[in-house]
Amino acid sequence: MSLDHAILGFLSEKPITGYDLKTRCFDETASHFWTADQAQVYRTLERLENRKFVRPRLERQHSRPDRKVYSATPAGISELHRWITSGGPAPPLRDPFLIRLRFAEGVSDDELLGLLGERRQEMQARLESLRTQTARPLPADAQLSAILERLTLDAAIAHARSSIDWLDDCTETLLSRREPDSFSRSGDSRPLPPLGEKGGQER
Amino acid sequence: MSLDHAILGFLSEKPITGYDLKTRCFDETASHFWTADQAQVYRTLERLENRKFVRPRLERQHSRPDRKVYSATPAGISELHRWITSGGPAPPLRDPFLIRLRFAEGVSDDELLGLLGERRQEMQARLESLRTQTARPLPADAQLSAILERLTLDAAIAHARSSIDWLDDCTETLLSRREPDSFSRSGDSRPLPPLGEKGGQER
DNA sequence: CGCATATACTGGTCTTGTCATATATGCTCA
DNA sequence: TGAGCATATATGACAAGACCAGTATATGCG
Repeated sequence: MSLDHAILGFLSEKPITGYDLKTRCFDETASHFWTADQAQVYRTLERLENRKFVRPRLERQHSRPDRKVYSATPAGISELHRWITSGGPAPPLRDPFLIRLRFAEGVSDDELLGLLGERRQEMQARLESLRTQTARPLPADAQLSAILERLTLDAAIAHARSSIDWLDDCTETLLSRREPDSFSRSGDSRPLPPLGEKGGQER
Repeated sequence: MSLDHAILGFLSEKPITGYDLKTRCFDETASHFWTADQAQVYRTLERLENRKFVRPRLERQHSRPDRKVYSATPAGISELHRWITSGGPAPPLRDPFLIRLRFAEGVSDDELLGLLGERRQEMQARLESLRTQTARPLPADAQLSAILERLTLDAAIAHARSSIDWLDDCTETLLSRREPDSFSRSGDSRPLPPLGEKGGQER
């Protein structure tokens, strides 16, 4: 149901084609907080059209195939507003990587450290991409729409950073098990510091 | 496909019934990183049984209905290991709340602040529940399985905390727009500090 | 004895997302 | 001139998760 409203959101800002919703919106400007594939976008547009929430206008092109440009209808904008203000629960955490980690007891340390490293590299790449999109600070008198967009980027940045910090904690924990410091070698039951409580570092 | 392997993971540790997989595992010990409903668990068990990855044993009970206790087969354990070491990409960020925020331009400040507050309360409750599960530190000589489980809890904690920090940043940003400090009132274009870069605070 | 609850399992359906495939127009370049 | 790519729209099939409903056995309580 959320894709419906994401599309209504974009169309409430300006008319867009199905092709541009996919390539410009879900592959680019909004990819840090929602994605959709081509089949899904066209099917959702059809459904929204059937419910009179959007209206297409055929646009003839001479150097390109003809295209349908969609706009949100007043009913669509009203439905978007209703949905936005209705709120809803946060989705449960759901990442196959956590299943892998949880049941990794039979996996060698090197393999597990490799998986942590791979995932870290992926999140680092995401963070760097997000960083380039936020390199230019907003002026103090920025429009609300620019501020809201920036806030979604900040959410993705915060998510990537906390992921990286957590992955580093995991790596340190596993390495410290493999090579305990000399104090631990003395055999006492000194508890490990709680993970996840460390302050974030710049990366 | 991930539920298959989560179930194989639990069954590789000890035999479990379908009912306990749902109530003890996906509703309790693993609910911070994966959830599944009852119908889904039973259907997945059937599929795993068909693929010879698990094997049920009927257990007669006299004070309760009879039950099936499932175990992972050697083939199942091998498949679990294969899947764990195969890795895979991080799922894209996907939270309807971010769509709501992005397109909230037509929503009143009070409504938007209310949504931020609701979500913050929900994440705070999650954090507190996770905190009670990690209140007791692991001993330095803890088993690897306990350490790995603790790491998944840390992931959920990190996620909740970074969410709360981000939500607080959003709230501050919106409030500062509503009541700019006197310096901004002078009309200069001083840029806002980048959001998401602030250190996390204890909550 | 009826009701609620726990334990235990199964069937049906819907939604959402993914993967594959198809057709069409037009441009670029070796 | 044809392959590859961009633009543009669309359909079929399937998987995973969610939701709803159903059946059965057993216990506890008013």
